[in-house]
Amino acid sequence: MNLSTQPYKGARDFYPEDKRIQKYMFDTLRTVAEGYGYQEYDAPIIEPTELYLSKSSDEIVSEQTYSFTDRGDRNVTIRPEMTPTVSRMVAGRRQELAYPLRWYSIPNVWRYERPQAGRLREHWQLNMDLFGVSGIEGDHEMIQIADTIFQAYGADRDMYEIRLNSRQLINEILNDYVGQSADQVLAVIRLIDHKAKMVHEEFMEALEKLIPDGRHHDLDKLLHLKSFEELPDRYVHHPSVKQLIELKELLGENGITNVADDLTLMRGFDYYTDIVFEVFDKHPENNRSLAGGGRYDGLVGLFGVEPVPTVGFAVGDVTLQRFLELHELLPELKPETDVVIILIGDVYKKAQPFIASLRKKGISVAVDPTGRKMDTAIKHAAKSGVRYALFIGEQELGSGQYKLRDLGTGQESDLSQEQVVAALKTE
RNA sequence: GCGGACGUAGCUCAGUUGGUUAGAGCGCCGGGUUGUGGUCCCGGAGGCCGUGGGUUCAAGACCCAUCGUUCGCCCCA
Repeated sequence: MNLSTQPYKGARDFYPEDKRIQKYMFDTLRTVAEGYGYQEYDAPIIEPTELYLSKSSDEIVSEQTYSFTDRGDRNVTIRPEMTPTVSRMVAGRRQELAYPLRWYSIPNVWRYERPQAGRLREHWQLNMDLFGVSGIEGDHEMIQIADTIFQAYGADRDMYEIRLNSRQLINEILNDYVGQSADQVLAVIRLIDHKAKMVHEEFMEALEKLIPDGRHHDLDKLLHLKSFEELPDRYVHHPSVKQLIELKELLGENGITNVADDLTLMRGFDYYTDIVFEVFDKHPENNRSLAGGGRYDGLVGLFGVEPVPTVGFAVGDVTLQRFLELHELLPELKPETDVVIILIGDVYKKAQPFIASLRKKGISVAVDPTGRKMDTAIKHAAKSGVRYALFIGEQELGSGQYKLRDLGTGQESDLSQEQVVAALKTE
């Protein structure tokens, strides 16, 4: 049996051409995050298991984590998400941090699930969190940032949609319809969460079982409303509805009008306390959420410190890359290397000063020291994706005139050392 | 964890109702003479047909198991 060369199930190897894409995506994320005044942090990939208990989502913790006992008999878990970690960190310095606190990170997280299109076991996600802003301005900033990210990649707003809802609003509605039983409410939430994936009749049947007196038709009608403004009087004055309406006005000021009110938007994590949102890809082949988040005012307080109002969201790299590919937004990315030196004859030693001088000027230079046939050397240089090849032989070292070849076009020019530097620097 | 599809050369795949030495294209290596690739021509290497068992005179083809890939469900980025 040969050793397998495949990466672990649901995880990816990043060969240089893949890593280039990741770097491009992350660079853009960092630029946007820092443009809004966010500072980067990081943390260990392993946390004590109890950090996740009764915080994120029961199913994730019980069935979708990589959990094990370490050699010191501690129960630990590879992080399935970053929010509990960042809350832990903020709580740890609750008194000494300056608020509003703006932090971001691009961690990898692991979930033990069956891989599928746009969904793997290991993925990276940008996590943006704003601590210490309780007003709608916080929610507004989050969504504005999410929108800026997609704009930064060159996306049009008709490629994606921002969906809004409020946990408090939906809880209020469900309490009216379902009653106070938390289990019942949870069951209905789950059902609503899956509404889009069900046949309508099937949904109504299931809903009828959970809601007495035929009121399931009324509830279904409510859920179908196109905008929060159309809600019945008893809900339209709910504080969260007022906030949602204000939020949409603020987003309108930013030109963000691809916003959809969606009472069926639930989101899986239990810690959300009010407004939640999701960025959804409208491309039919990537019918998934690209980013998601919301307000979670209770998490930091769980660590025994004074609570901090918090909003946050995450963008996943797998689904983001799929978005960029499907909408043809990924630029052609080349290796960082500027030039490959092809040595002609036994000049490795003599060429050293010139090669060193190129590097000193900030040019990225790879030398082919194999002494193989020139055409083979050229072929490999071209295959590596580097744009230029520079030939150095006795002739060149003698005359001080070098041939620089553009491996894309095949064009070659005779240049002095200074001209070589100038040509490579402009790239 | 549940369901569907698929595992033949590095890659994409073809292999007739089971029948002898398993094929193509691309890629790779070498050559078409001495310091120039991507075109063309010639040659070559490379497969225990995912793995294990079973049926059969005979299995890459059929059956079972297992592992892997993939799509969907659950959950979520």
